Amino acid sequence: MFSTTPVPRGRPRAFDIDEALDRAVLVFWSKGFEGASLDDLTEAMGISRPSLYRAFGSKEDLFYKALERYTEGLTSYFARALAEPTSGAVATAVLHGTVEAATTPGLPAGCLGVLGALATGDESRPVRDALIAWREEGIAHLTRRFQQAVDAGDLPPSTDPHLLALYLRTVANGIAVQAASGSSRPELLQVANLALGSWPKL
Amino acid sequence: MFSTTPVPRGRPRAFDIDEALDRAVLVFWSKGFEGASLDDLTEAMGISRPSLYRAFGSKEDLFYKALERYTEGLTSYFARALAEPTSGAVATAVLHGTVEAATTPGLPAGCLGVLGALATGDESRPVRDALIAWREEGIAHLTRRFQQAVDAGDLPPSTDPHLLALYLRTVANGIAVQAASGSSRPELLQVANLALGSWPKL
DNA sequence: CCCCTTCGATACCGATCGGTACGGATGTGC
DNA sequence: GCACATCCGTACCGATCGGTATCGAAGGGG
Repeated sequence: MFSTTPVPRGRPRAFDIDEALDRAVLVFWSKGFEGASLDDLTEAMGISRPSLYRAFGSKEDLFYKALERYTEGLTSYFARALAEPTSGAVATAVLHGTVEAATTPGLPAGCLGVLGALATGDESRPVRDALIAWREEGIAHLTRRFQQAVDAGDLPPSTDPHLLALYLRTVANGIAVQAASGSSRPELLQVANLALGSWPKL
Repeated sequence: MFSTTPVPRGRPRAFDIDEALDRAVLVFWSKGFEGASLDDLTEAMGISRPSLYRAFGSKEDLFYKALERYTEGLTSYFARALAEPTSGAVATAVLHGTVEAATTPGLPAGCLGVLGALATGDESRPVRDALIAWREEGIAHLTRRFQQAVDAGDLPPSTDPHLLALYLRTVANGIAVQAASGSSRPELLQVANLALGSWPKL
């Protein structure tokens, strides 16, 4: 295993690439992939257009990298939620985390994974599909976690783990949309708790 | 009260304006406001660009008229749901209607009111805000209906009608997103029924 | 010190965006 | 049948889209 970034050659980059990526996340988050123009992006990132292309490849590549960074950063609550001891605690942590992430002051309302590219023109279809896959992956993680809960006797044997996972993801999607529509954190917390009321009890 | 369309003068329109509007609904529904180009629209509507502008004003005006037609047509289940005798029947009719409308074969998956313009650039902000208002109006209707149910003793006196309305709208939003992601009608019906499981019982 | 590589900035590319000027066609009212 | 109003289609508008050629600047390796 050799180093992946062997030796820096030539003139060093004058901006922090991760910080620029963070700024890009905010732009895509609030305007969506199609709504975010290169002028929007370069202005927010504080770099010129060619710098963006050298560092990130294309607008589409930049979006994928932004989504990756968003996943590892602002939605890391999701990975932590999966580690909760019981299925009920997992569900609660997921929905509460969703509400908090979707209504954090100073950040765009909602969720990049939902708002980024829901309905698009033909050109942006790959981005749309990538977000579908992103959400699908969350469902897959939850499904495995709830199957494990069934196996461990933490959920009734008759439980359909996939249905529970899809249910959670659906409510989370709805919370993201409502947050983007201006619903407040306390309101959405109540909604989340109401949704958790139908969680199967042993 | 005089006629609002007094007498047709000049060369008559060569296309059916409502049929053209129906086609426009489909384009906006599947591609969103920003993703739908004028070429997409004119091709689907079977009319030329100036004909579109003379008949509908602008792309933005066309969207508003398409949304209106969508509301009166494909989401008319909503108005019928409000007329159900009990709050539980209202909730069931709303969510089942949402699932069916969002997964009708031959029509785009999801809901125009959610997919049309969720995150947009600055130019399309009025459209985004109009859809927020559209969803908000649904919440307001539901809130009034559930307040009425509380007054009639159909819901516990401690019930928060607005919370129930927001909850329903949130689940409906989520269903629309999941439908647009490819979830099937049977899957989403199960999700809807699960969501109805936490409905307050007398 | 010089070379080489990568950087940043300006200025530009063709394509597409939403929107419209114009002229010929087609209908009604007089 | 003539005038007028509205339609349709072509061809076009400036602006913006995503993306890039080019060139001087800035750093490390020999």
